[in-house]
Amino acid sequence: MSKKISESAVRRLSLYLRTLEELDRAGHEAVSSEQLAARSATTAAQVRKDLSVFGSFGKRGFGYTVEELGRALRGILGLTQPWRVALIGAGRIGSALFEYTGFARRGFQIVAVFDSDPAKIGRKWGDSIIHDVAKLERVVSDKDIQIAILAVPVEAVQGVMDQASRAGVRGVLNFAPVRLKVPEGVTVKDVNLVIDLESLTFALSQGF
Amino acid sequence: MSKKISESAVRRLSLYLRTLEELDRAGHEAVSSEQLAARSATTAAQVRKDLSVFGSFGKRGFGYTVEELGRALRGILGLTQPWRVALIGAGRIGSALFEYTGFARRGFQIVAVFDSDPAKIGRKWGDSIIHDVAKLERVVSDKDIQIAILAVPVEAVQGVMDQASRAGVRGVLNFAPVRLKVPEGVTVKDVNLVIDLESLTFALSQGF
DNA sequence: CACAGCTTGTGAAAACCTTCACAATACTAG
DNA sequence: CTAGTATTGTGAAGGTTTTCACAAGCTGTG
Ligand SMILES: NC(=O)c1ccc[n+]([C@@H]2O[C@H](COP(=O)([O-])OP(=O)(O)OC[C@H]3O[C@@H](n4cnc5c(N)ncnc54)[C@H](O)[C@@H]3O)[C@@H](O)[C@H]2O)c1
Ligand SMILES: NC(=O)c1ccc[n+]([C@@H]2O[C@H](COP(=O)([O-])OP(=O)(O)OC[C@H]3O[C@@H](n4cnc5c(N)ncnc54)[C@H](O)[C@@H]3O)[C@@H](O)[C@H]2O)c1
Repeated sequence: MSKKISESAVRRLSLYLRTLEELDRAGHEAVSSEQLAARSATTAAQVRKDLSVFGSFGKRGFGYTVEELGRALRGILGLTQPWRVALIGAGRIGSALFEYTGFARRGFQIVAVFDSDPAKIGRKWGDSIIHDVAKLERVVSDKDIQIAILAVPVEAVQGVMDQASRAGVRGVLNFAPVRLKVPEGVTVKDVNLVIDLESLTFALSQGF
Repeated sequence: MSKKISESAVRRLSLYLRTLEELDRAGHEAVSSEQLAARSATTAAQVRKDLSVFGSFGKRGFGYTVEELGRALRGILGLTQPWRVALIGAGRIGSALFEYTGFARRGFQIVAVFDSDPAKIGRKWGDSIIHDVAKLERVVSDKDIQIAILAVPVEAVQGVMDQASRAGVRGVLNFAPVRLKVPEGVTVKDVNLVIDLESLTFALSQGF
C-alpha cells in the first residue's frame, strides 16, 4: 500500500486520533466528520478526504464509530505495537523527555539512555542506567531499538547520527538545529523551537 | 504590507537565516541562490521565489551578500529588536527551555518565569525569581512582554492562556497537547512531539 | 416496507505551492 | 568598450492540496 500522502495530512491523522481518544474518554461512541473536524480545527470535507486515502471507515447517515476509527488510525500511523526508543543525550532536554509520561501513553517506550559524559555514565534514571554512547551499537541491536531521539549538542549530533544509523536505527527525532546527513532508508524529523518562535514573530510583525 | 505567504515558506526563511549565519561565521561574504539552497535542503528556484515576495535582495550575475540578506531576513521575520518572553510553567520542560542559550542568541529573552506551585514560587532561577502565576497580568504589562511559552499541564493550559491573553500577550508557543481557544489577534504555535513521533512511525510503517 | 433525514465517499473545481525556463542584468577579462 | 559568463527575478507551467457539491447509502419511524 504505497499511497502518496502529504506530511500535513499525516499530522492531521495524528490529531484526529487525539480527538478520538478525548471523545472516547468522554463516553462518545460515534462521531460525524463534521464533529471530528470542529474538534480538530479543520473541515468535514478535509477529514473525509484524509480518511478516504486509506479506505472507507464510516457509515453513511451515521458517521464513524469512535473506537473503530481510532483502531484504524492507529493501524495507519503504525501504532499497533509499541516502539522501542533510545534517548541519546542525558542533558536538560533529554531529562525532560525521559520523564515525560505522554510518550509511553502512546506506545513510545524509552528503553535505553546514552551520554558521553563520564560523570553521567552509570548513573540511574528511574529503572534505566545511562549507558556510554560508545556502546550504542551493541545496545541498540540487543534491545531491538528502532527509533532514536537525539538531544545532544549541535557539534556532536552528526557523529551520533552516524553511529545510530550504523546500529540500525530507522527513524530519528532530532533536537539539534542542524540538517543531518543520513543514509537511504533513515527518516529524520527535526524539532526546532527557534524556527517555531520565528514563525510566530513573523506573524506578529505582519500585524502592524 | 499584507503579503500572502505560506507557513512553510516562512519556516524556510528562518532556515535560510540560520544558513546565512553559518556562512557568515565561516567567512563567506557572498552566496548564490544555488549555494543557499544546497545548504538549506531546497532548490535555487524556491529560494529566489521565497525572497521575491518581499523584494529584490540580490545582484544578477553575483548572488546575495551574506550580511545584507541576513539583515533583510531578520527584518522580514520581525527580529530587528529582541522579544520579551514569559515562561509559564517551571517544570521539566520549562527548566530545559529556561537554560537553553539558543533563544537569547536569536533575540528571545526570557524575562519572567511563572508557576502556581507554592514550593516553586519565590525560588531563584539564575537572575530571575519564579513568580506566582496570579501576578501574570501585572508582570506582563510591567515588563512589556509580548510572547508567552506555555509549559504547564494540559488541564491548566487553557486557563493560563486566558490569563495571558488578558494580560496582552500576542503570541504563544504552546507545549501542551491541546488546541487552545484564543481571542482574535493572538497567534498560537503548537509544539507536539507525539505528533512528530507519529509522523515518523507512519513513515517507518510505509517502508514495509 | 417506504419515506424522510442525515452523512459518507468522491469526482471535479478551485486554490495554492513548486518548478521551469529565460530575459534582464551585473561583473570580469581582454 | 565588447564579449563572455554568471546569476537574479519572474511569468507561465506543472503539480499538489483543499474545498465544493452531490449521488449513494444507512438509520429510524410509522
Ligand atoms: N534545552 C532546550 O530547551 C533546547 C531547546 C531546543 C533545542 N535544543 C537542542 O537540544 C540539544 C541538547 O540541548 P540541551 O539543552 O539538553 O543540552 P545539554 O548540554 O544540557 O545536554 C546535552 C547532553 O548531551 C551529552 N553529549 C554530548 N556529546 C555527546 C555524544 N557525542 N554522545 C552522547 N551524549 C553526548 C552531554 O554530556 C549532555 O549531557 C542541543 O542540540 C540543543 O541545541 C535544546
Ligand atoms: N516534559 C516533556 O518532555 C514534554 C514533552 C512534550 C510535551 N510536554 C507538555 O508540556 C507541558 C509541561 O510538561 P512538563 O513535563 O514540564 O510538566 P511538569 O509537571 O514537570 O511541569 C509543569 C509545571 O507547571 C506548573 N503549573 C501547573 N499549573 C499551573 C498553572 N495554572 N500556572 C502556572 N504553572 C502551573 C507546575 O507547578 C509545574 O511546575 C505539559 O502540557 C506536557 O504535556 C512535555
